Amino acid sequence: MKKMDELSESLEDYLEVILKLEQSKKVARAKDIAERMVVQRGSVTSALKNLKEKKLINYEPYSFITLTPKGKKLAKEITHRHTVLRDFLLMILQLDEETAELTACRMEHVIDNKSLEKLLFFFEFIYKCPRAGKDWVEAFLDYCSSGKLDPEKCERCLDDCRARHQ
Amino acid sequence: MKKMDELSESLEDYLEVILKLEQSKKVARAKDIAERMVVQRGSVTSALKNLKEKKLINYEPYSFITLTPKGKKLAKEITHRHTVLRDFLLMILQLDEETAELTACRMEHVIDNKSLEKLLFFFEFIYKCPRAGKDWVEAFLDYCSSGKLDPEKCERCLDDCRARHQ
DNA sequence: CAATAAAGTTAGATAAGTCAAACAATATAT
DNA sequence: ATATATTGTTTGACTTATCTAACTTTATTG
Repeated sequence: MKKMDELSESLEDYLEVILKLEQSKKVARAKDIAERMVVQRGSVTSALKNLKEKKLINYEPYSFITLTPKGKKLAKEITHRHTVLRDFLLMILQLDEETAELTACRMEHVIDNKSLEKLLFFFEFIYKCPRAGKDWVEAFLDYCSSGKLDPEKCERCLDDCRARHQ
Repeated sequence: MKKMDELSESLEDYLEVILKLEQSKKVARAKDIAERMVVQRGSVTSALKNLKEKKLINYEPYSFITLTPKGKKLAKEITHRHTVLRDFLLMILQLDEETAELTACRMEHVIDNKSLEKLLFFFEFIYKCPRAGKDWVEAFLDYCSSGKLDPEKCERCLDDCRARHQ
């Protein structure tokens, strides 16, 4: 059975934006949604009708917009996917803020739960495992710029690591 | 200036499939494309016209289909994105084959070059860095099942690691 | 080599999401 | 409280990608 409650990428974006606006201004207004989504106001109206039909938002023409419990749950899930992805891109791969943000924005719609869970575990693991950790992440950045490992540096790095965890 | 040569996800998929068919059968036939894309034959014809217009394939009605140099280059880039993503999901995050494959299929259309490069570097780094390596990747799997690190195991792991690199 | 099957094409319909522009409702500001 | 500006809605058009079904071309085969 195919999941009837699957949202399009576009609707996922709308939900996410509505959650953000709710959090920063209590309610979301169509104009602000349009601005953040970079679409025309008319497109927002269509999307709102659609989301209302799916029972994800409370909405009547000319009214303010709030998320239903179901909508809020979904919006938070999407935001969570976004956050995990952005954090990984930013803090592990050490991409610049803008790239991390934009890439997370696109990936959040296509990553599945299994992969997301593993990615989150991996993120945690890197910061908890004594063989990895902050300095290891820094060493990766080094590798990125030079494209190779310096055996001597590696020796020192290993010793430091061992020493730190005695 | 917006890039005119940006392909839709759908057309990227067609290109990828055509490359695969070319490699396994010299030329691609519309019927095989339809099968692999899981679309009707009529949809393939539209896509082929579109790709021909963009000078990515050699195609005349009722003829076989081959990639132009430009098309082949693009198809290989897409395949490369796919491969890097799948390898990371499979070998680092250690997802099952099917999930890795399907997730890579979706992500390949949204990852940008910067992120891809970093991900590839990261993959390399993990296998080259003495503090990471195969056993470290295995340790991650361990962490995934238990959700935490065992300090004693960590001690041994660290010692083994140091010993191995003397 | 004619009949049939298979593969490819066309045409018309549908769906999602957008835009522009006309229009309607609501706010604001004197 | 009324003119004006702002915000929200409607409408019709457009784009991309798909489907179905009728049709045409090419291949197969007896």
